[in-house]
Amino acid sequence: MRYSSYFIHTLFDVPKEAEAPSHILLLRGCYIYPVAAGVYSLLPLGHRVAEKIKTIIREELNGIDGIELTMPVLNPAELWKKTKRYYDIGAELIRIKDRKDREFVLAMTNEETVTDLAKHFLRSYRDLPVMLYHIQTKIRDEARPRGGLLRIREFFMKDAYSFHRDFADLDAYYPRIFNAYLRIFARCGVESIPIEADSGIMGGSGSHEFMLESPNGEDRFVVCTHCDYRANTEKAEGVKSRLEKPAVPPPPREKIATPGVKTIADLMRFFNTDEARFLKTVAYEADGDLVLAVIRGDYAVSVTKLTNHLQAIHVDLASEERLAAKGFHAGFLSPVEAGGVRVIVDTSVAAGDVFIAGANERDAHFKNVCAGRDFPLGEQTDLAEVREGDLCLNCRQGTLRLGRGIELGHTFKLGTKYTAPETMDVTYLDPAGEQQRVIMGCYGIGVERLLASVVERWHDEAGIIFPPTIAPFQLVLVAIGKSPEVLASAEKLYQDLKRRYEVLYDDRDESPGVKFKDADLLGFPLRLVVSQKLLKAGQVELKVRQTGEVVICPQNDLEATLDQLFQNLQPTLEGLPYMEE
RNA sequence: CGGGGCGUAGCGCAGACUGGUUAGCGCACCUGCCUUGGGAGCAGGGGGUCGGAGGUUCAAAUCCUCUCGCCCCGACCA
Repeated sequence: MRYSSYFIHTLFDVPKEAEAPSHILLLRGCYIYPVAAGVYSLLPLGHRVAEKIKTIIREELNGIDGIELTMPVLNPAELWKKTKRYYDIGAELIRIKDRKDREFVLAMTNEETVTDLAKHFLRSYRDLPVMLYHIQTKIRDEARPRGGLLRIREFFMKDAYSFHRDFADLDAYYPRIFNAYLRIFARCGVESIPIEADSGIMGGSGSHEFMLESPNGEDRFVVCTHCDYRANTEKAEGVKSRLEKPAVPPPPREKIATPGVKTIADLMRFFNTDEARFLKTVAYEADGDLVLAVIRGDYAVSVTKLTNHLQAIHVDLASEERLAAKGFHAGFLSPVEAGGVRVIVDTSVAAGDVFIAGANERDAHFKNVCAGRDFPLGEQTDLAEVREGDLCLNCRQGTLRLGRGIELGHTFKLGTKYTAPETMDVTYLDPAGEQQRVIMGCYGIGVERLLASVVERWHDEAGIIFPPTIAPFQLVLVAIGKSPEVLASAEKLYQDLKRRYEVLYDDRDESPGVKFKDADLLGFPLRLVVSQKLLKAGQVELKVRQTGEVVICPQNDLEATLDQLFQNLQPTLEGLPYMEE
């Protein structure tokens, strides 16, 4: 490809809307162009990278017996009503009507359409297992798109679905997709950290997110400093410290006037003691019902954990009006005399622990509230957000380190969420002629997010540093000067090289500085330079973008040198945290 | 959804507080000359409904009201 006739218009200045490095560099490099909030065109360069990522995904999935198909974005609402997702998902799901007033949705994923296929075609145990996947546009009306390609509203997602005779078969298949994911990300040049993920209300035995650790990530996870425990903070659990037990039973609880003292910080000042001495009570509305979550003051309630425990769909902080209607007062809530409201207590609170807690009346708290005595510990579970430095529950030796990351992919043992009788009811006949339920798994990767993640991981002040596996061109050829010899030589090199490599020939009438800056910005793995001076010596120059290494080599050795340099840049697939197959 | 910020040429910005020639600068773009190892130089040139609507005024990029768009932060701890 010749630069002069291709579609590249790099920007010198940083567009002011961009903050994340990948956002800035992809805009400056003419990889993407914004169309609306969270909606982008992939320009020719970006398109090439995305296609390469898709190719890697296809190769790996085909390698584990995945079968590609294409399912539509436009889905009849009927299908989504069957699985209840039509009702359970909020505004993120775009609902539209056709000219005949029939309801449709724009698919965010394709469980409905693929399970419908399974129901229709998979009748016999002989048809199972099977894994179907596609790389298709997904539409999600995100509340807040951000970071360029990091969170967008329309994107390509590879979504894969596997169907199995039973859980054992799903369990047997799962490591294969897990390992394929590790290879996909590694081949794209990024280190992915597989972590245990929250599997939501359907429970199930397994879900993993593959994270790229990055300051621009939106997800938080913990890794143990000692063992291989790694988990999303939505799921992670640390060992909780215990309060010292009082030597003698505490005196009866005592009401203290605490006008305007509402937050734990206020209370700490008022009572001059540390936060673990307080009981924090938070009121939620779970699918319409009021519940109180009770936790020690030095921990925070995880809404995800609470939601899962309640098996609820929507859990939100209770409104002031809702509280007032029940006679509660925000800031003075308490499980003591909670008037029959459902109370869930975190495991940070143990029987006999003594706290300062709300009095369930305005401007008052209780001292000497004793867990188990002044309020029951009946419904108790882990509700706490994990904290940096908590002892690892898995090995009890290491501590948990908090990390921030970008979710590159998600694998999920779905079980029967979509095949159960109350949803799409998918069964097959086993060898004995008995009806058996089909068991599912689903697995997703966002293509654009992966692209942006690679740039987040691989860039410097000068620009992007693409791994050769997904670079839009492997090699950029730069001719310096306009002498006929140089141009003729560059032209010949271009003709030769493009037979073996993807070469961008920068044939523009620009100064060397401009060409070098653009080459660096755009991130081609190797830069090949021809100049008068080099030609006289029968040499060419190669520069490795990633290392800055410069190799002057005789023209005769060019191909061998190129092969060697590319070899060095190949990502390794050794030593990844593979799951035993 | 809540909070903050920003909308003036493709990109980055000035002009606005204190209304008043023909709305300006850098980069990019076009033409010519010149130059070629890290965003060169000279000369000439094209490009703007000042986000939109309404209002105040003799006069609005500038003041007022409404609205649309984009970006960032937050989305819970009583």
